Amino acid sequence: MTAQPAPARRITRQREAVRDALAASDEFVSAQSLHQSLRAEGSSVGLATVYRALAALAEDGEADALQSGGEVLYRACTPSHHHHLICRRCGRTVELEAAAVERWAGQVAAEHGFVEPEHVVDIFGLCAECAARR
Amino acid sequence: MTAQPAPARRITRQREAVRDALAASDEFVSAQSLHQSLRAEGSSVGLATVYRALAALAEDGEADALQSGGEVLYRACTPSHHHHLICRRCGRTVELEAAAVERWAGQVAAEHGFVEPEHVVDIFGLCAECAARR
DNA sequence: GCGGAAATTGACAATCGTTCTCATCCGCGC
DNA sequence: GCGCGGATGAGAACGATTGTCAATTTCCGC
Ligand SMILES: [Zn+2]
Ligand SMILES: [Zn+2]
Ligand SMILES: [Zn+2]
Ligand SMILES: [Zn+2]
Repeated sequence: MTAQPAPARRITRQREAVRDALAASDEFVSAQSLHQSLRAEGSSVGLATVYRALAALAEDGEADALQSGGEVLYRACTPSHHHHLICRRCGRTVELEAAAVERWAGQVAAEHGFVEPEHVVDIFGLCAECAARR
Repeated sequence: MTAQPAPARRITRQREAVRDALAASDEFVSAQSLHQSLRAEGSSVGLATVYRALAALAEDGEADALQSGGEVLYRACTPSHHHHLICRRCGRTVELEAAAVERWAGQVAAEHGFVEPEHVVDIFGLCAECAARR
């Protein structure tokens, strides 16, 4: 097995700023918008750094990532595996656990001889509030 | 309601070429690669046109689209609603039907007061053949 | 078969999100 | 405090996708 030389992650003002900004938002946000939020409140962090920090957080399991509308969105999430129910209007997000779906995914993959299965399961809709405001 | 003037779709050599090229492939392909395939076999079609044709096919339900690795992939698919099991190495694809998952998605959305639910459900893995070739 | 309105095409420019480059900076173990 | 190697940031580079617009083609009615 290729024993990764362990990247060795450091603690820096920028990374902390990104982590905090992400934690402060309850919705999925893009690297771009998060970068602007940081700017807005004086915390100066380079755009490239925001991208790197978010990628690192996602890699470390501290954030979930999903692509929607051509861009990648991030959200600080529960460490355990789960899925999302997202309001396509306001971004409100509900974390979902569904053992049945996990089982189904693994089983279907196995039935067709596929190994190392991963899956993408997300539900988009309009939350009650946004639906009422129509 | 803004009564869409109904776009009125026309039949052209280019659109047919794209439709055929897509049908000829059993895997998910990108607009770019499909454009090159067409070029390779003499059928000259502009890149922008390939993008437009694929978008139209997807809109008309004649093709399924999914984003993976920063690009959008298309595949000629069964008209009825279904999901996919995809080999992340060779692209081999299996169409999946899962009434249980459909039910789960709708139910979960309703439980949280979400309306007009849509969902993304895809499973990626390594097909038996690609797994053996490791 | 013709004429003409409307849809379509294609070469190219323009966007857009994201990644790369590289000189400088700085966290951290000693 | 010293030094190594990861981290940062400004801007260039990139690759996918979309917009522009004049020229072309389809299709409908006559
Ligand atoms: Zn909402
Ligand atoms: Zn899952
Ligand atoms: Zn395969
Ligand atoms: Zn479904």
